[in-house]
Amino acid sequence: MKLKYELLKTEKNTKARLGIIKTKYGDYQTPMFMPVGTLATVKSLSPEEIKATNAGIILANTYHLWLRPGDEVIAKAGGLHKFMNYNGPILTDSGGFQVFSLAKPKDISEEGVKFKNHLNGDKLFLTPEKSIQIQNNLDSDIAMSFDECIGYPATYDYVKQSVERTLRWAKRGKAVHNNENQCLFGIVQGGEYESLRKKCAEELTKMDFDGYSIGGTSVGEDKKTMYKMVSYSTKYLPEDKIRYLMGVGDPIDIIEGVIRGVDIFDCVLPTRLARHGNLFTKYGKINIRNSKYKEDFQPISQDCDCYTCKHYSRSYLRHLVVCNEMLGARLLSIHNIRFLVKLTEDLKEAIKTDTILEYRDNFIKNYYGENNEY
RNA sequence: GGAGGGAUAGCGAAGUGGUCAAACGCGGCAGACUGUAAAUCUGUUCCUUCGGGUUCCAUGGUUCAAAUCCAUGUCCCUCCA
Repeated sequence: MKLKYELLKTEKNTKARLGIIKTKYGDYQTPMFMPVGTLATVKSLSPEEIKATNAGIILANTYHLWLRPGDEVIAKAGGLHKFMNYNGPILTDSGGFQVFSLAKPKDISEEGVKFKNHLNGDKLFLTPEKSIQIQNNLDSDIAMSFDECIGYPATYDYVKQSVERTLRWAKRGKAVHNNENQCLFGIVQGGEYESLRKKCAEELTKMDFDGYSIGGTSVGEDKKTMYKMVSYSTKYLPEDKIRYLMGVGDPIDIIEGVIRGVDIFDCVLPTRLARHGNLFTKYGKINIRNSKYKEDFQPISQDCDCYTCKHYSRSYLRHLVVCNEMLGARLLSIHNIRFLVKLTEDLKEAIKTDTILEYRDNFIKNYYGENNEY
């Protein structure tokens, strides 16, 4: 069964939306944050631990799973859910982001993208059709169109031809997509240019996807530009479909995204930062390795309800991280994911009470301090 | 008792006349990270009022110049008896 989205409410003062995603695993409210599990694992966490953060959908990656263990293996295992023992919705990215992070301009052609296998140097060729076929084998709940994610800055002319190609790729992918149980999302590109974002969003909408992603953000641009990119995209997307801002997970970016009409987000940030010793708190990010936490026996956050905060002190967590103990990465990941999930839960309440702008201002005051330059 | 080897920054370890305040690793202290080539990467780590000052076991010497050569001493290690 395909998952379904329903818009419940739009906030009075902004474009923020409260919605619900109905799936065979249960119903999930939006706005929502989705943890990233590129290689069919949210690094260091078991499915039970992921669920304990109250996260719903998780991500996996087409490119990475294609290489290892191979989508055929996962198909034989009975699909990604069974393979990784995740009894919840899974979204697969198309490999489009790897076009940005791994491929060079000369590797990108109309037909598809040449990759050098980053593990052994083998030559690989990924096409829109191939990406959809892999995602079909993975049997994720939401598949992404294969797009070209470009960096910033990029010239209007380059972005224009790139958007046109992304649209052709979206069409090709959709043409071969035939998994009744899997949603397929189109991806809005267009860089910082409103006319291109508009064109991309409108053309994708005509193709009638199950949902729409906003891509090409957090690729080097400043926050103001990113927010413009988001606004230029949501403005031209249909109200009755999910909007997904890809790869964005800085707390303030999530809030600003929601205000601009985004429903779901994913990001490696909480888990990567955790592995690097950084933690989200209401009062800003902290680096738990800092010596000032050596004898700090309070939890990361007094008011956090995560497993880590309920049971462990900063001092102990610092000890684990400094000693490079695996449990450290795990406990910190739990906290960071819970922080972002909780943030979206708070945003839902703010939408219900039409107070999201106050919520944002208050959040910024705490997160960056009274005299912040934000 | 005899023969040999060694002592370098918090630790390990290069360097054996000038380009040496001294490679590199670890440890320490900070920073970065946004659809994960990331348990990664970057900076910093004698003192300093940023002009400079004081270092390579100690003391004395050779030299324009010494971590580097010589003498003596101290301590450590290996082998032989």
